[in-house]
Amino acid sequence: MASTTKRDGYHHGDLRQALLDAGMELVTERGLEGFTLREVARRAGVSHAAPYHHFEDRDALVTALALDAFGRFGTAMERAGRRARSGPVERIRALGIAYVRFALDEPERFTLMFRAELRSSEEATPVERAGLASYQLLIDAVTEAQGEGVIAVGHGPQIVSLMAWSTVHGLATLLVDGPMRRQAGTWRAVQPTVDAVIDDLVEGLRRP
Amino acid sequence: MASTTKRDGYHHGDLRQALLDAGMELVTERGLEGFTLREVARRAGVSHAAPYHHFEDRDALVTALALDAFGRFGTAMERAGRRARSGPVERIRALGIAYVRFALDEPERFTLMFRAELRSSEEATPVERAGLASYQLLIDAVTEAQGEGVIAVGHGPQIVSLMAWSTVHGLATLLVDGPMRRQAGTWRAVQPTVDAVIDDLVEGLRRP
DNA sequence: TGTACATCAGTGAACGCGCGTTCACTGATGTAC
DNA sequence: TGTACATCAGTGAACGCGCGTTCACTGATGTAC
Repeated sequence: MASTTKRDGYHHGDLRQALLDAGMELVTERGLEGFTLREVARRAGVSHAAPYHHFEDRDALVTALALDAFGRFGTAMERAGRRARSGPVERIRALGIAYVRFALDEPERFTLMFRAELRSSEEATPVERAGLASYQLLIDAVTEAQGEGVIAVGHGPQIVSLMAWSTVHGLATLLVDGPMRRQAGTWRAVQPTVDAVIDDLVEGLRRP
Repeated sequence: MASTTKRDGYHHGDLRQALLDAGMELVTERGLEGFTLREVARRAGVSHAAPYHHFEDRDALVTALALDAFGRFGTAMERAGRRARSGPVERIRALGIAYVRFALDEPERFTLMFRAELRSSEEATPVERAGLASYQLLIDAVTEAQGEGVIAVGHGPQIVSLMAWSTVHGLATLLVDGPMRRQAGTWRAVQPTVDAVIDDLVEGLRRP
């Protein structure tokens, strides 16, 4: 049965997916502050107690949403990395652009991914591990580029990767969530700016 | 009368400041989600209705906290800019380090500054204007450096400034709020890393 | 220096609200025979 | 093919809770004379 069919009677069909959809919509509109289980249920057209048959509690639903977001993000990054065929430096560029693009295309998912509330302070959660997996793609590209001698090796791959990650993460954050929010809007509107910034980043890394 | 003296009777002395202190403490511990006016009043040792004599409502207190944070941030940035005496490139470096340092020294204030909830989507709020004033320091330094020909001029000062801002903002965000949170901790612990990343940034900008 | 009085800055009871969660229930579905 | 029954996935009432905000109040303070 398709995930978004209307309910056909007493039973819903695929309430779990409907709750995830409604939850994402609610996070988009109101942020995590305005996220309530009852409102999610309302939007899914179901009583407020029904979600408990699919998620243990409110936190479990939020965590499921974050994991879903990381899944999509990881897919986007892998695809970008695979498409770049002209060497590790271009792969770094492609990963950076894909990072910012994902943030602009799916601002609510991007924001959700980095909410500190989703991570315990003690140990790495599944949500956290999902994020670090994508980072490894960048580290690999940097390591390869330094091995080939095409980017500076003044600092090790850890530092250079962190610097590149900082730049794209900062750019994405400023555009989506931060002070540039109003100027930003869609990916199409800011693509030239993003290209230029990442160009500066990549040129700065390149060995003279 | 000092701002933090214990109350001497029926009247508090400086409840407004005490509420700001308690509010900051509460934001630190629980984030903006867990921020309630009643808890702030409780921590200030005052009835839950008392804050209404000093702040119109909950939002007004949160906004006051954000403005206070931006004030301290702006002061730190100006001081860093003034201290750097060996030309615009070193000023860029100093501003970057001060940016990340502020975030690590005052993580709760830093986080608060960039919460989207504090900004209307329509017009620039006072909170927003406070943030952009500090950005101008960076743009000035980049413009001056490009004028002297000591950093690349491939892209205009807007792009180069945005790139530099993105890097320091991203680094600060990742260290304070993001996936590197657990490794980070205090400024002392990460200073070498921050220095190295900003060094890579500045060297990348430098004209070959 | 005293006194009357306005004003300021607190108090505590009360309001309505929506929340997360629990519970006994019931209708729909699937399976064994 | 029909029937009994277990199980699944909903419902709706109810719980206790803390919230933001309002209100009439009152104690403390400052000022005019």
